[in-house]
Amino acid sequence: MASRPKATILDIAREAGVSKSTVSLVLQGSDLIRPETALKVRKAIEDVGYVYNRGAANLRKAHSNVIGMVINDLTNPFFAEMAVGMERVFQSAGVVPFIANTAENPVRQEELLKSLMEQGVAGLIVSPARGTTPGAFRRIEMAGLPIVFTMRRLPESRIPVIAPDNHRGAWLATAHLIGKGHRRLAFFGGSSDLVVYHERLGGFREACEALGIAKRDTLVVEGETSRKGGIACLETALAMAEPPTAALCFNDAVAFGVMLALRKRGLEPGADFAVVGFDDVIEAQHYMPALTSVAVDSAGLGERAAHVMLKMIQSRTTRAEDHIGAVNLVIRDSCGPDRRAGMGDAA
Amino acid sequence: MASRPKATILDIAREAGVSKSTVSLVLQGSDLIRPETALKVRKAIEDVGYVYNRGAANLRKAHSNVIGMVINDLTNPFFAEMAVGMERVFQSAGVVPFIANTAENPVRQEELLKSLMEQGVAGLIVSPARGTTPGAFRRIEMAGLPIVFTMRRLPESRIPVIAPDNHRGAWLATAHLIGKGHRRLAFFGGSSDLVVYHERLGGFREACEALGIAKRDTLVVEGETSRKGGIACLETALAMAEPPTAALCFNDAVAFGVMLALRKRGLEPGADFAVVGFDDVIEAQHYMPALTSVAVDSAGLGERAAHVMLKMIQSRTTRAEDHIGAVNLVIRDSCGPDRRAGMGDAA
DNA sequence: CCCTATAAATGGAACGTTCCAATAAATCAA
DNA sequence: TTGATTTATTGGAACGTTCCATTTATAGGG
Repeated sequence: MASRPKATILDIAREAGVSKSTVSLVLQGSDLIRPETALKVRKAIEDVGYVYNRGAANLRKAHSNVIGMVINDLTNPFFAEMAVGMERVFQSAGVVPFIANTAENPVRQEELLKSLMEQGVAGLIVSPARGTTPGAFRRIEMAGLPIVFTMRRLPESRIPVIAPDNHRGAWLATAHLIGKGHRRLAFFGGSSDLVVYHERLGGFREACEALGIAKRDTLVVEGETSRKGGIACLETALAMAEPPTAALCFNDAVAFGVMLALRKRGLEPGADFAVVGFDDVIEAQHYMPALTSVAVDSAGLGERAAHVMLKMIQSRTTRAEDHIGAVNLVIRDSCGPDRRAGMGDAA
Repeated sequence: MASRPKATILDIAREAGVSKSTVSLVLQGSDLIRPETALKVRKAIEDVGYVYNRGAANLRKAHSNVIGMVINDLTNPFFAEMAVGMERVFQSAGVVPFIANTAENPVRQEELLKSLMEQGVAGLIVSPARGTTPGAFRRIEMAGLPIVFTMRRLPESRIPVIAPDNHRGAWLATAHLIGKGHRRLAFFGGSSDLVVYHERLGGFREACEALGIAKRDTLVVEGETSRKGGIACLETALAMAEPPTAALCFNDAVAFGVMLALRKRGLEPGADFAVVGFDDVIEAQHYMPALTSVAVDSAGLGERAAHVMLKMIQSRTTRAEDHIGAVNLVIRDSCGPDRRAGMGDAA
């Protein structure tokens, strides 16, 4: 049970009465080896409890079969789903994805990226932590390692990005609210250090402008991208002189918080105040009332990112095109018409 | 931008005008090197864009600084939280945890374990996939690699386990329901191929027996451990001649499903039918009504598992004690008294 | 029986580190 | 001055693979 010296291909060779080269070939499934010999070797491998040493192999072979995925928040089911989508693709390509979680901490992110590189990964898929500095990926680019960003984009960077069409999603959601007769709209949650925030807010603003909502009838409240943040946003909004009657939320978590806060005040989400979420996580459909949300197909984006990465590795390039995923407004029960205005059109 | 040959310590040595040994010592932060020399070397390292090759190093150094965590379902926030707890501990110990997701697939699990071992991890923390065969970890044990299980236990295995006190949790929850006056109780969800299932069901049964509930007044419905499973369980139960008035659910997801299904039938969870969950995921407190659930402190268990692992690595042993984590019944709004029986005691 | 072609197996150098033993330089006690 | 001690640096073997260039065995053609 003690840690006996590990078996190597030399031990196998001795056991099987062949040379180490032969063992190596068997391990690689070469057809240069006579089947009976291969069998003998495989038996020896089993007998000595051999564990392949990929580190030693990579010393000669240049590139490994593992890619690293660095995720900013694993407890957000949205990212977890994306990770699962990627795994599906990588698995069938014989690539092993190792996941690491930065918990939105750029320092931690730096450490993990370093570690992954030292480990000799073949590529990196990263959903950058909030507050990542633009230079954080210079070393990786210098090393010529394939890398793609998912979900989030960095201000000035040539690294390919796989992300949903945030602008359009926000536009659609906002138009939906306006179509329901709402005239005073809010955008809740998120903070301006995220590019995603500007994309979604931009869609919101453009839709308002295009559909005749004056800027002074819109309200933007920054806040944490969590239930707690949503609660805070709603409190702020309802404290205003002329509060909004509907809100587009930065993401579903914020929307859940808003609905919770409404209930706590005796208001019914949907009927008394319309709310739209973003991301369409699984829970959205199970809430009471079910949440209208912008579906971004996180698993699909994960798959896409994985495919792009495989292509990059295969073609030994470090460049790839951005991919902006289609979004889809899923209408449920959280957006009634504006009650105060004389009945808007009921869709 | 093309993949130039990677820089090695020899390149650094040449650049800095020292020997490779000196560079190696600098990399390890040895105090045998004159500070000025170290500075010179560090500059060279920066200049050539050097990336440390841990695979090569491990060839001599025996043990690495990475440990693998193999999780059965990353999209379950419960496991994600546990993973995050572990990460906290490992980070401060300078150990890098790589996470891999089996998605409850034993074959996938086997592949991942193999890969992790080949990568030369220092230890393994595993939450086994459903249907894992007892022999799946023989190779790992043979290799003398430290391994601990979390949350789930395998039928006959000497591998240390870090898990919540499922039996007691179920007992407490059941006693709570009985205390509320319920006399016909159900256990919903889960399947008997999981040891956890037997532990929780066992607690349920013992509490019933100890507190005077006849076996024929209890109902056990197996089912998926998901919302969907919960919905199905409730349908089955309400179709019976004398349906139960309360249920302990295998986990929170099942409980959510049960509440959903109750609503769909026009019944109010808590008032018309009492339901208790298990795990106490974050959403439990945000549901309507807030779910009474057995809190298992997943992050804490994760931390504990990480500590045990560190200890094992440090003391070069492959043995450790099991750790059964305390549980805590969190009473919220999903369990009113039995209405049909003449008012039980109101807690 | 020799020559060539094919199949099967092998030895050895190389990969990028670590670490031991050895060297070189500087300091000190006598 | 000499030898001993300390400080700073270095060469070289070793780690477990891969893969090229060889060798050995087997078969086929004349």
